[in-house]
Amino acid sequence: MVCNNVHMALKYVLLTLLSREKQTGYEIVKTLESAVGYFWNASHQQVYRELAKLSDSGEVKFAPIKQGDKPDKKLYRITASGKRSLRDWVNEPVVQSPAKDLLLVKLLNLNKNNTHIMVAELQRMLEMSAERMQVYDEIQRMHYPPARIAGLPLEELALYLALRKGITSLESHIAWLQEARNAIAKADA
Amino acid sequence: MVCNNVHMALKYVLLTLLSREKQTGYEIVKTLESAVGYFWNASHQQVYRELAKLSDSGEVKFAPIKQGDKPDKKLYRITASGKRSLRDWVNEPVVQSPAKDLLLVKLLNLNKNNTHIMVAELQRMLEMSAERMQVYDEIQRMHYPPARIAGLPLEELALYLALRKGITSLESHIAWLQEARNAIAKADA
DNA sequence: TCTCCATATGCCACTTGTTGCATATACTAG
DNA sequence: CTAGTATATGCAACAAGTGGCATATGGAGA
Repeated sequence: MVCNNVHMALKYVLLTLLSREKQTGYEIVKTLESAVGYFWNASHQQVYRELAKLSDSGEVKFAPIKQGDKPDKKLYRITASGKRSLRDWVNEPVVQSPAKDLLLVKLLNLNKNNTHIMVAELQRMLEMSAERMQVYDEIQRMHYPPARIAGLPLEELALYLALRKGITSLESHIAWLQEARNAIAKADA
Repeated sequence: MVCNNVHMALKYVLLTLLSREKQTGYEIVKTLESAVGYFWNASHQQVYRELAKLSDSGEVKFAPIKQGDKPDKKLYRITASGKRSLRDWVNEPVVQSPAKDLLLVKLLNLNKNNTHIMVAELQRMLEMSAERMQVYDEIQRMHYPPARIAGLPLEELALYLALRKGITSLESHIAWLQEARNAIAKADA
């Protein structure tokens, strides 16, 4: 089985989440949408399919939870074998997957007939980014006031650093959007 | 056929490159590795397969180039139909594909037994990033001295802004790597 | 001479990710 | 009362991306 850093990524995301807490598939989907949403995402189909595979390979197990007439929920937990896989993966060096930026591809199509479209698009993205930044700032303000940072337990420190990554990336993105918008607007004039 | 922003991305990348210049498959692979490598990448198999599909759909055409005994090269060019597809795509709003950051997933596995591994890993990435930054800086210095920027033609302006995106993202990434390394090292002590 | 690398294209098997669809229950807002 | 949303799981078809392999030539260095 192919098993580098890029492939099998979702597998290790799920093992990581389950190593922190037992969860049902649905709860994992929700976690991916909220808590770790700014650095990973996956559809519910991907999650259920991957959980089924991990269950087949014995790296996770589930306990069915009776729901009366409704179909059972499945509460997943990581097994000893799953913990070993995860630890081995963590101890390998990360291979950075190269960035893919559709916006830059689109920008390569810049010409004198579409500068106004491009500027409007950049402006729209600036506004969306500013909104998202407010959300991140709010999370930082509520969950991680400066006084808490120094004494964070390791588990939470990782979550805090992930949030910081989200914030610093977004700041940098916003600065670039402004630079690009201004440069194109100027070239158009 | 499904045709949002995320799907079919490579198709529009290839149409974009061919709209700027006729190229053979091999040349496109090389372009993806060098000129636009910091915001898109694709393996040669992906490129050849996609070119075959685009050729079937009539969005590109190729002229075989005789090579004596060797198999012919194929020089691809975009067709009117391909230009229409590309223009329509450019005029649609971009959907930002959510970031996936394996390093942050790995960081979520931070615990008291692996802090030294994590710190070493972050240090290693800092060094790699610093090297890459030197390359970007060199390109900026050689190709885009400050005096040139204001007068860049639109086609080159797009390439310049793509480079700027690469540089600002990398700066932000380096700053975060330092923050994370220091925070984890401190928590470990 | 032999091996490695660049040129130039392609097949096949597999994994990953997307989309549409399906099933069922229960609450809530209009 | 009805439509929409949330809970909770899953199948099938397809598109995108990875990895191994194959072919064939020509040049450069050990």
